[in-house]
Amino acid sequence: VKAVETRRRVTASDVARAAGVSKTTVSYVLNDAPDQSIPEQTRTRVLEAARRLSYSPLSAARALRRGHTDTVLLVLPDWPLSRALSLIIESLTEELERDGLSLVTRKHKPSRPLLDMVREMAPAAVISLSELENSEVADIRKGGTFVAAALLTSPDSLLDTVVVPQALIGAWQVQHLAAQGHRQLTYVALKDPRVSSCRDLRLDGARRACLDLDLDMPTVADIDLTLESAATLVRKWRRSRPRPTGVLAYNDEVAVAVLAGMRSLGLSAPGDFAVIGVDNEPLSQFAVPPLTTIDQRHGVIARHLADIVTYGVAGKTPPQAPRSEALTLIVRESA
Amino acid sequence: VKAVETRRRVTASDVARAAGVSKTTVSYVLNDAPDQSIPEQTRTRVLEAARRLSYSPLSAARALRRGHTDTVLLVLPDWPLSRALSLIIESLTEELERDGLSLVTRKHKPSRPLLDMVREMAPAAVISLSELENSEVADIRKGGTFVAAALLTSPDSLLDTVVVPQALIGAWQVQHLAAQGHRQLTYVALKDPRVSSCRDLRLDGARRACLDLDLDMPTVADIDLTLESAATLVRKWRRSRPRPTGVLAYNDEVAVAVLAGMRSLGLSAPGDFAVIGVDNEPLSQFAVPPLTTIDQRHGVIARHLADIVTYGVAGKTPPQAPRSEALTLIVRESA
DNA sequence: CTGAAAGCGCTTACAG
DNA sequence: CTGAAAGCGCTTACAG
Repeated sequence: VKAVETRRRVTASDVARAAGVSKTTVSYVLNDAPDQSIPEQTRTRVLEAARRLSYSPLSAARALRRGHTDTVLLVLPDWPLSRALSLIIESLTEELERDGLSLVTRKHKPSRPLLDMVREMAPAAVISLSELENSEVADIRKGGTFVAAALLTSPDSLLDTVVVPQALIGAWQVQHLAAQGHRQLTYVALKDPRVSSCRDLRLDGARRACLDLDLDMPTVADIDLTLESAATLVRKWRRSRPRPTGVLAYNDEVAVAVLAGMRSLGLSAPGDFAVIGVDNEPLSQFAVPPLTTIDQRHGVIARHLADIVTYGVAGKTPPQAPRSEALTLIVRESA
Repeated sequence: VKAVETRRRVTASDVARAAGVSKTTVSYVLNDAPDQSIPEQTRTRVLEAARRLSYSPLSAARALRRGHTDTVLLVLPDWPLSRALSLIIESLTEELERDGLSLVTRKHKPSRPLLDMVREMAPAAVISLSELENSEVADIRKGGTFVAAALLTSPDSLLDTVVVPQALIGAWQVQHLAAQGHRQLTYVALKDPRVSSCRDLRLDGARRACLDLDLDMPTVADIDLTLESAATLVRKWRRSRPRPTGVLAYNDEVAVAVLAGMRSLGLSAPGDFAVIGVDNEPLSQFAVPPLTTIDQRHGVIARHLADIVTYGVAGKTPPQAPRSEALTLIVRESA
């Protein structure tokens, strides 16, 4: 067995020695220190030496000195991530990397207080998709860490940065169905209690849109993701008076389950009931009939979330949320 | 505007003072230092003081001292993540957290050498889903960092830890179709060149299974994720001699596109062509007909990946990969 | 069993 | 314009 020989790290001192300057100067050059005028020649010498030695500053050391890391902690609710959220996280990771920040995700569990995690990790910022107690937010801020909330925030929260206007999703769904002439709508969500807060925001937006458009309030029902559950609900709609003609689905999964339930009863969209989903799952285009849905543009959302963080960390006010730009209506055949 | 007052951190010194011992003892107690016998009373005093002060050790300081962080760097190929991979990452994050490790993901881009990232971050381990040069692996190991590869590794790699046997997926697909009496098979993948290495591994497994079962080699075709592209291929199958009766789809998206293509030509599964997918996407159960597919059990896979890391970091040999346990055949109607 | 001290690799006031 | 020095908060060999 050959022992693995580990080489000593290249440090700023090595670069300094190679460039014939002090560590101080190396740091100034490498960090583009403002208020510091370095002659071009010195700067070049340092950069050249750093390149030659393949120097990478150790982030742990920098963090210890600065008091915080270059990490952004994303706190997630403790349930399986929707596809849409996975995509947002994926994009956000890339956007933050572009800003020199690393994303770390954690599910919010009662067993591990958020504040402890923050103290241990010393992140540059915290973004929470989970409800946070105002006192929790205050404690984190007291430690000097920037905190933002996203996607699902309650109105009385200390935080004012909602990124994806969930209510807008519900409103868009209603507007599209209304434009197709539907005046009796029904909302279908999942029985899963873990998505209820998100459901409530979307439903709220739908209700307000109905009010604006002078439609009756939508009826509401929750289903499981099974053919039987969906078929049972569809059967109920057929008997109800007034009979709904437009179906607002919580997401594409629900929408496709409803389409399957309709099919099992010999019904089809949009003739019997028009159905609109949310998420634009890849498979939705192949649903029978192809699903009309609302796409959450994860690139736009992630970029905005990254902006909130970078501005927030710098103590500046983040740019206004791009509201409708975050959504796209995808019209196919189901509505 | 009220200025935000930031409180000084609670450090090990504070705990030491409160407990009436030295920092050394605090560290010994909190880290359960082996070879160190601390009387129960001292231990209790320290633990109590730490709890009372809500002390959380700063990971940056610990990392600087130890020479590496508690971070695991997961290197991803630079293309959109499949749903299956997102789920694996989600589970892996939780499994590693249980072991006191933090997962950070990075897409492998030529612009940023992996070695630089490793030097800067000083992770406890690197897991790569991207092809790594042997020299790159050697350089990283020279720095004392444990490296493992997963999912897609080439046979001549320095790394020997393949976690999800992609070839097995292809083999299972063939075995299921063969058991249904299909003897002429065809493989359908995506035109997208970014998935070709994964495709090749699965296809390879399918071919070997055909050999074992004494079937003809499957024909191979790539499609785009559009109805037209799928329909064109289905039309071609109808004319070809020998005519395939079983379709091995690269994943559920391809499978559902094929089903849609068939439907557009008045054909249906499994009567005209039996179709089997991979991934068990949530919407696959509502495909027409419901899709038979292979589920990659992300929990099992993630746990094994986490084991590889924890054993590897400790310098021990990781347990054998749970091969077939990582897969489940989901039989529905399409095959 | 316990503690004083060194040192991990940075950044940044401060002095020149 | 540049550098010597302090110090961020830990862990751990070493001495008692």
